Amino acid sequence: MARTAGSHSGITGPKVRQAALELFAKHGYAAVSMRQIASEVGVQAGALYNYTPDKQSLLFDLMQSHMTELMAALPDNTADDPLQTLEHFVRFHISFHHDRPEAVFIAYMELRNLNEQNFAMIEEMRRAYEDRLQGILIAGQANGVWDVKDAKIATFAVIAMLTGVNTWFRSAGRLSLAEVQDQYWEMVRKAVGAD
Amino acid sequence: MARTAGSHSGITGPKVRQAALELFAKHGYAAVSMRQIASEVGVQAGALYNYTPDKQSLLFDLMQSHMTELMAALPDNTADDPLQTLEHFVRFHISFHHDRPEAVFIAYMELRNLNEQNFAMIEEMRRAYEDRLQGILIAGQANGVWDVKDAKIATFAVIAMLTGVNTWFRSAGRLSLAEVQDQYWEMVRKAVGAD
DNA sequence: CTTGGTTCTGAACATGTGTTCAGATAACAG
DNA sequence: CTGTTATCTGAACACATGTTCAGAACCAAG
Repeated sequence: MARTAGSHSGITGPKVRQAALELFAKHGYAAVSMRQIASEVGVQAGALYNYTPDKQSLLFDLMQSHMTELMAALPDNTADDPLQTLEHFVRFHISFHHDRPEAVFIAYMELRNLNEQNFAMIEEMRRAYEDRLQGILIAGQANGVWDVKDAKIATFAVIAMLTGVNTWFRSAGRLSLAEVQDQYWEMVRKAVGAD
Repeated sequence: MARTAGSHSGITGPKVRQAALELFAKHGYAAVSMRQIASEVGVQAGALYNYTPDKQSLLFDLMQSHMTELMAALPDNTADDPLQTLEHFVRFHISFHHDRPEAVFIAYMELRNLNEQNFAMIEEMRRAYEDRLQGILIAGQANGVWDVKDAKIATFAVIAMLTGVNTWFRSAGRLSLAEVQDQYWEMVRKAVGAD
């Protein structure tokens, strides 16, 4: 029968994804060749095509996995207190993105390298994520917990602000991640006008 | 003597920069070839080398021009009222970036395609810009106009928030740029804790 | 018209690109 | 051991890459 236990695909497959993740994040999708990825894995370029139909799919898979994980990890907006729900969102966003800087970087920088179909799918997932925050902001507005003039704008503003943490925060720096979370939460809370 | 009036360089030169700006912004530096730029200009690839020593310099020149313009256009922090100075900064940042989306996009996305030297120079200019905002935040803190726990974090947060406008704002949309400026200013003012 | 400088073409160079595939290699099942 | 299948190599394909450069084309000055 078929060979199963000695198969390398369970090892090489993830290695390919990991190498692509790191190289795409560091140099950009267009600047990375299949041969560079293969070299990082320790294999010839042709072998990569056992794990991806083409380079474009490799990029798309990385992005899709990231967005799927993001949605799965995002807690439901079940807390009855909007203020607490918003706080959870802020802290979640910061820590989730902090844990996977390469995937975040790729998801934001390589959108233009997706073909039309793939772009639409990723964009849809991003919209769904933003909608979750927007829903929180609308709920708190309805309950009079805070005062946001335009939920859509506030959504963009908060997400941009939070995602920006990844561009400068380093664990070895002056502040701990918890301190950063505290300060961003304070700024968001004030920005939406919650006491 | 030399030919002067009939020279094309005064026309072709800017066209090269403009074509590079648009193409780099749309597809990314690594994904754009010198032949594509030349084709956009209406010239053969070899002719580009009358206007740039190489592709890398073309990218660097675009970024450097952008950052120089940014610093030159930024008003001095001369107003004695920190609140008003901050408001000017917020409105300035939004409108300046709105006017040149391609250059902004390139300045943020193509940093990793600069060589070490060029990267250091652009990074230095970016730091100088951020320092201006940080100076405002520190001044207002000293005067008791607002309450920011950490000026550096607040600087990053505000800049990320403001720059984010470019990712979603369209002139043809629901809101005017002035309305967007108003709302962002309100959010920033609240976020720093100014009444 | 001749002269001299500017600007551009068109071809060439060496190397790199994504992708395919026949055949080698390895590892397990019986 | 043999047979079967998964995995990988190494070469090849057709084409794209940044850059160089001899010579053509052009245009103004004298």
